[in-house]
Amino acid sequence: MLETVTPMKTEASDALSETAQKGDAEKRGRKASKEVRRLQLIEATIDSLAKRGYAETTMADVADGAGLSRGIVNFHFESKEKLLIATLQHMYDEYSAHWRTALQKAGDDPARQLQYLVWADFDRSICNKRKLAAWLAFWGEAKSRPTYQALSSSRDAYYQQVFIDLCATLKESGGYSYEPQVIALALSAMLEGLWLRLMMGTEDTTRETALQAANAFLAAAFPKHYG
Amino acid sequence: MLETVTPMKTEASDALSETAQKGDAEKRGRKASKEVRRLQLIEATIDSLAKRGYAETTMADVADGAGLSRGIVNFHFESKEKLLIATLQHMYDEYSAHWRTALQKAGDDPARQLQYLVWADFDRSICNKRKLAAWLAFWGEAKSRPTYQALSSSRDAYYQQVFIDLCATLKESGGYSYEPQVIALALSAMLEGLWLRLMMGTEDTTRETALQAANAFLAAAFPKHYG
DNA sequence: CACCATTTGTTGAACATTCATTCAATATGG
DNA sequence: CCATATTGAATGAATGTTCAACAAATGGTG
Repeated sequence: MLETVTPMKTEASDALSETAQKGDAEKRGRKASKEVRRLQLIEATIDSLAKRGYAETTMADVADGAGLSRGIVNFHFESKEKLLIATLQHMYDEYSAHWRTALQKAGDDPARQLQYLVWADFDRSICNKRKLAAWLAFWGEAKSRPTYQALSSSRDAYYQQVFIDLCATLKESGGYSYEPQVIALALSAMLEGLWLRLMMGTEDTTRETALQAANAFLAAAFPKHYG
Repeated sequence: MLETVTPMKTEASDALSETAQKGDAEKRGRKASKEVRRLQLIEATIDSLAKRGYAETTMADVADGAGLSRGIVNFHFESKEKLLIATLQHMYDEYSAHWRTALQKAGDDPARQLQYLVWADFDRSICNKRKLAAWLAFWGEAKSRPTYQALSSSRDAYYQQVFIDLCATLKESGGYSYEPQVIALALSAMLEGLWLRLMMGTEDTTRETALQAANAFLAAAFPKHYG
């Protein structure tokens, strides 16, 4: 049921596998390329955000999580704020690339494209406890931090426009009566709301039930296409 | 279009109007009843959460916002954590009372009850920038703080059950084909997702457009009742 | 009513802790 | 040997909490 839309792996998990991890204490102090270290620290930041939340995430915790020393983060990122921005940017890029790939794989049929976009949202590589928790941590701080705002809603204006265009196309071919913008807003809001439930760890919501709910919406809104 | 379902006012805003505010510097040092002070400090906490976010909310900022001295919060709440829990509890109680009142005012017709619940979610007294921002601030920390978890999803298990029951009733009378739990999850997730959009301050989403989207969902899912 | 004692509320400075940042010393790889 | 990466202790700023002193209300008593 939950087919993987794209086999994308996070580059960082690859990077981690060739560098120091908790077990390899003897590798501490080894030099690694700048990009590898940065990814390693970004992954450790996501870990910390997921485990402790935004407010409790400290530089020391990130460094410990990466198995490196205290001063290292400032060397690679200058400041805590820049580390967090880089982390957010990393997650944004990953999400962005993921749905674009999914859209491409769907081919030319608009109904299929919309279905693939919905599936992409619940793909394991994107939609897992660790990353959802990190997203939520950023969302909580986004409104009061101008720097975060542009990046913090993973679904940006362009993504929204794609949804609107797809809804408009389906409306024509199916003879539905609603405004494309309105139904697109309802749909994308529901996807975010389902994410929110998954993040909060409410018992009654799992990736499977969330996907069911999303499909129920599609069937209700576009009965000719998903009936 | 946006009719006020309930004329409820926050007790705290009443309380504030009879106690010291920024202008009345001469009233500083005056004693006030315990309950009034607590509400005053809780309101100042919501202000701070909305303005600065969770991580940047400090005891000093709360005290300044209330026009009182630094040590006062510990006197009334013992610790910062207890102040935040009391604030969350206050918001939870307010939300809870609000939707229950709305449900009561709807009368016996299930379609009307569901419509009133949806309206209640976008009522100004609940759904305004200040309070939404405070909710989001708590959500961001909820997963990593067990104490927050029970209170942080304003829509609790009972609320969800009411939705499911209403969907089940509508299904029978309208001859729809989906599972009530699934469509109820889709609906409540969409409401939360719309809140999220409003919180984030995305330009294309206002209280009016959010309500339109919610109504579009109702019309799509229950055409016999809201067509 | 006036007076004083007691309780209760409030203040702001002092304290202890946590944490981001800096940097001189050291290690590593080329 | 040089450039670069890494370490970890030192530093200073921010902040939650404590508390002794003070002020205001309360209530009892003559």
